Amino acid sequence: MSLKHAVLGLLADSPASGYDLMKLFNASLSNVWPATQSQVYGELTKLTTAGLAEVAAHGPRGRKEYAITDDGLAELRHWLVEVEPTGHPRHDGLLRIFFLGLVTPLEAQTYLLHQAERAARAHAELEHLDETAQWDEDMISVHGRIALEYGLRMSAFQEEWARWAAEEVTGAKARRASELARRRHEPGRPQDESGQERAGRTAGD
Amino acid sequence: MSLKHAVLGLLADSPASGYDLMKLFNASLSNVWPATQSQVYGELTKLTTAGLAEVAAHGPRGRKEYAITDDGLAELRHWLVEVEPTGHPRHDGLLRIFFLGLVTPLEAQTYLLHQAERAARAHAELEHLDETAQWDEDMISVHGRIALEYGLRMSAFQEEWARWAAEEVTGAKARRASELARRRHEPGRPQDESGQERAGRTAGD
DNA sequence: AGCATCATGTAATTTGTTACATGATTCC
DNA sequence: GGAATCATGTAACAAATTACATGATGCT
Repeated sequence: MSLKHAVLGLLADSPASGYDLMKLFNASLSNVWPATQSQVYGELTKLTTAGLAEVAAHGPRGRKEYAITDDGLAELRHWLVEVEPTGHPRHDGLLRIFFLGLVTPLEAQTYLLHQAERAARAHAELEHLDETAQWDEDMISVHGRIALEYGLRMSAFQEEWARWAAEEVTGAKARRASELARRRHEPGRPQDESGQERAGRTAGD
Repeated sequence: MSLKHAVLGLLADSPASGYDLMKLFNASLSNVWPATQSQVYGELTKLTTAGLAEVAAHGPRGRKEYAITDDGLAELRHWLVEVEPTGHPRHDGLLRIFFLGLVTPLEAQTYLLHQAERAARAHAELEHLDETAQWDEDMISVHGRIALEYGLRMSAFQEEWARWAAEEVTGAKARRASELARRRHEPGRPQDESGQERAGRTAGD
């Protein structure tokens, strides 16, 4: 449903051809709303039929430059602040977590640490993007920077969580707790030994 | 592609009918991988044809109880740790951010604070779930708890970010900075010292 | 007898992915 | 003249959503 709004949003910034839009999608929206060429061209036709966009000019090689109409702008503004964003989209990374009991704790840990590194790499890339991009004053730059901050915080949070989860699945946390208890000559909590994962939370913090 | 693995994962935990699976989807996976009834029944047929699941027993009212096969388990384990999770899925909430310049700063701020409250509510609900759910020792409980921790951290982060963004779009941060500068009888720098909102959208409005 | 629940399916539509197909213009 | 780039489309397929359709069984 929102490819429509992505296209309208880009057209609101400035008129563009399908070809231009593809470049914009790849340059600024690829992390947030990827789109393929065939989708974009199809959507432009639909928007035109619906009266939300129009062909404002014809150029060389059959170029059609589209512009947003008043109706299109109204629809976009409506969607922007009045339509509730969809909640949590499908998340196959998190789906895997539910089933991690099917592999060995070591494999699970390896997987999670790998994901932590992935998040760290993503974070570094975003930082690089933040430093190198020209943040000028047009709408998409100003607000794109806010979206980028989301990405930065998100990847940092994901890395932290994945490292925490890696400890959880191996029971490392629980083991550290009982290790500590042993050194102090205090009895470790008996449940912890068998059901480490369960106790992890209680013991650690 | 991962509905398949969601179904296999649930079957790996215990044999179930399509009807049972729907309950499991709604109870434990709804936040992570929602599925509709027609999807589940269709998928079960496909999995059976592919030899990844089988009808292990027939019950009353035409009930077919499915079980995962060895091939299914192998496929699931493979997917679990060897297939890279898809990166960032489409995110219409974030897409909106790019276009927030099309509404007034006040509307943008209202929207963002509304989203912050939504995240806070989601967080509270997850906390409630955490407290009330029985976290027993079966795989899905143990690892479901880890997934829930993701949700808790995620919603906290989203709330913080939305509040931060709400300040950004109104230029409140920049205003506070120049206010501060004025009180100190120092000339207010037109740009904020963090450099985050770069000109344009700063104190002006 | 009647109602809630258990139980399975199909059909129509929308959205997204991948691949194919073609042609015009500019620049060197 | 040839290559890069500009430019637009279609077709086949996969996945997800919504709505419809039907019937069996257990319980009170």
